Amino acid sequence: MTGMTRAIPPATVARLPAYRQALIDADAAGQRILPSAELAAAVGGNPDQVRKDLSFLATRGIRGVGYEVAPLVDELSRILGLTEERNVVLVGAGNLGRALAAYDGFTPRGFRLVAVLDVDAAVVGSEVGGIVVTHLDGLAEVVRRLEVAVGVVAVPAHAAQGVVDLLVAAGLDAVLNFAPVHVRAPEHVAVRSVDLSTELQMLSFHRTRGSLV
Amino acid sequence: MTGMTRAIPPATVARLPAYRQALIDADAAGQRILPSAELAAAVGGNPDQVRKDLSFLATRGIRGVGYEVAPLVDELSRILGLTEERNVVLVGAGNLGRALAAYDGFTPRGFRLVAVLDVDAAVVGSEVGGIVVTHLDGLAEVVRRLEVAVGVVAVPAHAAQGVVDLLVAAGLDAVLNFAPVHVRAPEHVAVRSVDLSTELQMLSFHRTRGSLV
DNA sequence: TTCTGTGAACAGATTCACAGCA
DNA sequence: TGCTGTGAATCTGTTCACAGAA
Repeated sequence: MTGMTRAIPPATVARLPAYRQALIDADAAGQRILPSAELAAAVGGNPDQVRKDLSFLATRGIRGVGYEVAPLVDELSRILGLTEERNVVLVGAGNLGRALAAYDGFTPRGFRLVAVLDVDAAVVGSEVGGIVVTHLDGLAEVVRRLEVAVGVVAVPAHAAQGVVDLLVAAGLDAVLNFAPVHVRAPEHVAVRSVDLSTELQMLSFHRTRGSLV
Repeated sequence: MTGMTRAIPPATVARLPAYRQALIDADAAGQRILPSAELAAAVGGNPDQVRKDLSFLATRGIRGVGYEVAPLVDELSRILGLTEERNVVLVGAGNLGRALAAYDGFTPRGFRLVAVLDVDAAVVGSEVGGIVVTHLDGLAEVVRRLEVAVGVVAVPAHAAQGVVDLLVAAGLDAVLNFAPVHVRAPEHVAVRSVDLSTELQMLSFHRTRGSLV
């Protein structure tokens, strides 16, 4: 029963993972039905927005009651491509890369780190997060053999574009970039960047507001 | 010469760190003047948007030529509160916390990690990134003594809200949260969240687009 | 009665188009 | 002539308001 869904706006997509997690938490707490107000409270939004967002999905709520948790989680999982594990390859085994590999923030929700690559002979061969670091030269082969879906870039800024180019050449169409530079990629490749420094600077801006010397 | 600046829209603020970095890079490459088209290329935006964004600042470009790099970097630094070092405290010395401490993504641009705290007796006393981990109990004192400006939360999801409450109680008004949950804070406190899992799920969504089974 | 679903109103962000200065 | 600066137009996202099902 896959109802017709309108195209989902980006702003809504960005909130779907949070809804899904909140619903999973509610389910674990024994809640089988959740009204939009409670879902909103869990993710820090407002009920109007939750209902508008969910109106883009096929699953309908029950008027006067709320949303059935289980089917909604199912649909969100399907939409977000989490019905089966997705393999992730990490390039860069420096401080940040090793951290990401050790951090189990990938694992819990459908993503599995299957390879870590680097160019530095000093780290190739070492183990990190239970995975032996291999040389970047083997990227294309690794991506093909392990059916990798997402590439994570944790190399210095000056090396990031080159790595993205390699990932794209290897056939990947989803890249998560932690290097603090803008990286270019073809139209069909989805790139998201996470930059700690930018986040800190936005927080820092908050303090100066209204008191620009 | 602090010209009057209109209130800067959030969407613009989010791009200012990237402009600043691109300008610093250009300066290092010997560029003293940069037209909006080049700045746009560097950050992956378009020239119209760059000009609109910069129109909220006091620094004006030179028609027919471009923007003078040095004064623009200065103004951006001032607006983003980067004219002096800002001290950062990190709570959580698990995998992610240790990673963030070791990673020198803080340091390069005006932020200095000055303390790492945790509640786990197993890690308190150990050293990470050149800093000895102390017990969370000492938070308020550390924040006061070291004049901390920003708190970074790298604890498990279930502990995140409690830590944020402690940071707020200690007087901080800027929090960067890496735990994959929404955290509440009073109006005057700026909170930004970075969630790896959400980023991966948004990338994963990209693949399913158009082919919702 | 309660809470969903959604058009309508509103607000914010981006893009366009062009006037104006170096 | 080239590029900035900025209103106007457009597009996107959020909030409002209320009709309608359980």
